[in-house]
Amino acid sequence: MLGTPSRNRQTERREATRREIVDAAWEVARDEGLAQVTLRAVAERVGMRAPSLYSHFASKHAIYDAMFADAWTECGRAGREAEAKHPPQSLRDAMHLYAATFFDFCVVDLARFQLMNQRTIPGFEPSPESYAPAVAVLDELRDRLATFGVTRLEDIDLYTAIVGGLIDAQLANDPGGDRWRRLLDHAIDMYVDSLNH
Amino acid sequence: MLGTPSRNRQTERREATRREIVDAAWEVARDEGLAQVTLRAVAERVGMRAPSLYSHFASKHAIYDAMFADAWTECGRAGREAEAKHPPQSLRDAMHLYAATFFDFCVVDLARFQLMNQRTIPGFEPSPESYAPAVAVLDELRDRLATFGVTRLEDIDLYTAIVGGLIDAQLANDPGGDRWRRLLDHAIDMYVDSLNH
DNA sequence: GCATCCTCCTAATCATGTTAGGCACTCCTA
DNA sequence: TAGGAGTGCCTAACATGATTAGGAGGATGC
Repeated sequence: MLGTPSRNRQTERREATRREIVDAAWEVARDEGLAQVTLRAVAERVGMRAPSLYSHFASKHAIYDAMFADAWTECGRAGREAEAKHPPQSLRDAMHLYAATFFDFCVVDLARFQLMNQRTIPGFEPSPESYAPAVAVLDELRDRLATFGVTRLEDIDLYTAIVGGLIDAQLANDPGGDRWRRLLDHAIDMYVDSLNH
Repeated sequence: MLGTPSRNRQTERREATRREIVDAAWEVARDEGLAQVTLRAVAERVGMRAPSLYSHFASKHAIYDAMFADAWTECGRAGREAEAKHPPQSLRDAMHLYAATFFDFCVVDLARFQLMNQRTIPGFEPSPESYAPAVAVLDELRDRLATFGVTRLEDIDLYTAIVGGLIDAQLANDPGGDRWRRLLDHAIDMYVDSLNH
């Protein structure tokens, strides 16, 4: 029967093991790159053999899926932390804050960024459930910008595309540097100016 | 000895076979996606067995390498064709022209775009020789924009980052559609305005 | 005509994701 | 408290992909 203490203990353990596996996958990704995230490598870190992971995940992509959800959940948290620390007082403030926070969040961990951009992993498509945190982040952003009067979908699309473009350029052309990071503030100012006609 | 007719005939045949292989790889990429570009699949299209490809390329990545060079060479050609057809009369013209040309060039073939963005293929790094056409395209762009007075490196960096961001967003969020394509002209106008202070 | 080289082949190896099947331990219940 | 169900891990094996080893056959050059 569901809801009994032992049942809870069991699902708790099960959940803990899943977390352990996903955390191990994150370690491998950060230490050796996303390409090195192999079932054997992950299993070894948790003291298992590769096939045993199938007791917890239906496939390797299911692990990616959990990582994808992790990344966007963390991203949302980073955004909320940033706005708690420096509550934006104007649209310009807000646009700088969210752009810079997202930029730094992405650039600090290439593997995580690659995961968040599902396109970079051939054949991987996040499940609707795992996609939810990503949608939530975007919804939150829309909500915040709406309080400053920006509600048009295209305005937000262009905003995110610009920030994404700078992140991409940074990682592709100057990883570890800050060449495009230095352009970010200028780009945002330009964009906010254009919104004010 | 080098330079004899027979030697030329030999290297010609050799070159032709290399081309055939790379073309076959392009076919597979376009028809079935980059992930399906396997040595067996490529070899089958040229009537060979997979190991035989090693007589012409040192590795699968070497084939990617040739494709990478192809893509950027074509990209440069597309740019020159576009400017021949509609010679830009102003900075604004030019920025619209190159952005739209590049955007359309990328969006029309996802596999090609993934190749041009080497980051999307785990472990693949283009060789300096294959990188040359990519550098040439950027040099050409710099040269053209310079004739309209834009010479600051950061200005061109931001320009390419914005265009790249829109392409990325288009392919990631609305493949086959034109949602971000419609934002492109507006983005470029905004950017040119910002250059004119 | 004979030696050489070049291209392609088959067979085999290695890495990876995945499936099959079995053993042991836990936990519930009679 | 003994047995039975279910769970979680294991080993063995398989499929597919890149790659290497080694050899056969034909074109090329003397």
